[in-house]
Amino acid sequence: MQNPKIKEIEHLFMEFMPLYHKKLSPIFRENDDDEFRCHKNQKRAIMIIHRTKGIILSELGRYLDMRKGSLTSLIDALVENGLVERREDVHDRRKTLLYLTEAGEEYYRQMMARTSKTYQKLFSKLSEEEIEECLHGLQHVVAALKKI
Amino acid sequence: MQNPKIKEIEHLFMEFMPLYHKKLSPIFRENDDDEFRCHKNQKRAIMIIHRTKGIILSELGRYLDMRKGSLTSLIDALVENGLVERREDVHDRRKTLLYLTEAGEEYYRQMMARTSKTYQKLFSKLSEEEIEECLHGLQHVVAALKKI
DNA sequence: TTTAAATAGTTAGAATTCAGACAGTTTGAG
DNA sequence: CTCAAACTGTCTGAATTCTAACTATTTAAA
Repeated sequence: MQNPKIKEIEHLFMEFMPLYHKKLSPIFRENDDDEFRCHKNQKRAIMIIHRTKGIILSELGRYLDMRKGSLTSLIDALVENGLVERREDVHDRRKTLLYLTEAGEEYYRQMMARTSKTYQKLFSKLSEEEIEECLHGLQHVVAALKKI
Repeated sequence: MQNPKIKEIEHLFMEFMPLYHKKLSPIFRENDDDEFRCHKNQKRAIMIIHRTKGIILSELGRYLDMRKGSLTSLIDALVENGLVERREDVHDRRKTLLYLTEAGEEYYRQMMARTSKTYQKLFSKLSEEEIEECLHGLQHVVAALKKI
């Protein structure tokens, strides 16, 4: 009934997540020269809205692992700061589509420039072969998560 | 100056995290037959304390991506419920070591039984080969995160 | 030895996120 | 068509987390 390989995957995720938080999450905390003083979850939201333009609030909540009620105020603040805009969905009047404004896209670019620097610095500790393995490993994991 | 492979890794992590939250994080929200009504972060803390017995508050905060100030009250609640205990570090009087009590270990086992079920169900959608690739992929990613 | 810097944990008040209820809209079965 | 179920976003008061300051302890350099 139990697939031992899946059990191993489960264990690896349990090991992976704390490591991710320790090594990579702090990147979103950095607040130097952040004129808008966005906090961690606002930055994560901006990342996702950039990638999936026109996303609705509920789906954004699933990607962030946050409740939609929390996102109303989070997005309100980003709209007030002029980084995000809401548009009505013509085909489904329940929905509100989220987009980055031009200022939001500019903020995204600056944020990415900083995170890229940190990634480069961190992963340069690995050999070229280890980088390769991590890269292909991630590709397989992402492919798996997309299917389940 | 920039390693393009590392840039790809960065992109994959940006793609990976939302997927993880959407597909796997909800497991920690399930609160059926949870006599202690632990919320998501309390469960995550219990997972980590089980794996790294004797961990200190600050390190736990790094693994959870939470501030130590938040953890004081989070752990207080778990101690009051009899799931966690604090012990003094004999060699460093600043430190407090965290352990699961016997009740905490039992709670951990019950929680794991439920999460395992969900993992089995989700990943059974994949072929045996895809499971294998995800497993080895994760191993490489974890190895990389440990080194950086 | 002395002292400055780093680290551990707590606290208080502010900010964020939560749960649960609500109204409006869409979907789909009968 | 009709109506129940599902889904979207908002609201409110409660709970959780955060920021920043503080004390105590350890480390390491002078």
